[in-house]
Amino acid sequence: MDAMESNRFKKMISKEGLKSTRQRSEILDVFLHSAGHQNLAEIYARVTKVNPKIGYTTVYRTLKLLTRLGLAVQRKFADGETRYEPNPEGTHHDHLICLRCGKIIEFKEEAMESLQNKIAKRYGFSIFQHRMELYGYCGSCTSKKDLKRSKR
Amino acid sequence: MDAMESNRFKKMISKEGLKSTRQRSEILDVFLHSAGHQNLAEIYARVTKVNPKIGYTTVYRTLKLLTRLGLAVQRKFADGETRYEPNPEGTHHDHLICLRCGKIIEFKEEAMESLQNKIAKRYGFSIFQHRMELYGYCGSCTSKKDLKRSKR
DNA sequence: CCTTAAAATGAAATTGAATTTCATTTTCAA
DNA sequence: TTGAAAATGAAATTCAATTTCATTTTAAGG
Ligand SMILES: [Mn+2]
Ligand SMILES: [Mn+2]
Ligand SMILES: [Zn+2]
Ligand SMILES: [Zn+2]
Repeated sequence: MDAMESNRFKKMISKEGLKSTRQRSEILDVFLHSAGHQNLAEIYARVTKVNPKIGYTTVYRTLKLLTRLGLAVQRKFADGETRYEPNPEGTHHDHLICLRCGKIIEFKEEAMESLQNKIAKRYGFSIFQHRMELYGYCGSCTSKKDLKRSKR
Repeated sequence: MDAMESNRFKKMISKEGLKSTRQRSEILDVFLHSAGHQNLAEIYARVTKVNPKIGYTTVYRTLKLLTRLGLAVQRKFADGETRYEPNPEGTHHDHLICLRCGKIIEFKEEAMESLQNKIAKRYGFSIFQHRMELYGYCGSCTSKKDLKRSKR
């Protein structure tokens, strides 16, 4: 699942007249092998373990580049942090986010997408993208919350 | 529609041991009479016309207070700007946002809400809030875009 | 294998919105 | 009227995001 993305990257790179560098491939490699939804500091920390010489600025610029090329998606959930996640071609998903433990669950619901299109049509909009995030407590945090209350 | 909110504010204020001040009521008044989705600088500019002595910090703190009390909602759409809008009790709506002219349309779709609950239930989540924003071109921007293309 | 122009890198500086600090003023309950 | 708590406003601080700039690296052409 990595080779495919690396090829995608190489193609985009040459198409745009950019250059292949050791830093870029190291950053891409780390990024693709990490769990999604990480912020720059976290990605930088992981990159640094592979190559301590890489600058924070380069990681910043590379993630921005990956986002522009469609290989990464930038997410800003309600906590205001900027996170990144890999974006395999032709995929899309939305998120369920636990406000207690931070757990993030990804889901894909076709009915949701078609309902969105229906709404957009009603108002004459042509939709290119959307944001759909559900915030609450995950299953285990819901039980814990109940426990706390029952103690009173 | 203002008197109701002003009363709500006064009740909350006394309930929390806070104090009524001229600044707060002026800011609330301006806020409730403006179109929604304004950023702090815009709200501050309007407040300043009513009372040029009010400080930016006080406007900042008051909007934060209104948000905490549930009289305002803070919104951060994809452009990253922080905006505020009045939040009449017991209401809720989602947004359609034009990426060309910035137009914002509000909508309320019961089917969307129940679908969200269905998804949450599937994953064992208890949902308190959500974010649902649709981005694209509004009707008139879609036509303009078509015009541009047809000229080529 | 050279040359060299364009692109990339990394440390440091800058930016700007959000937030905090602190001296002063205002509110309001007693 | 008085005093403690809260609010105000100007200025300072914070901090992630972004830019600057001197230096290094890439890659295409010769
Ligand atoms: Mn995700
Ligand atoms: Mn709205
Ligand atoms: Zn949880
Ligand atoms: Zn438009």
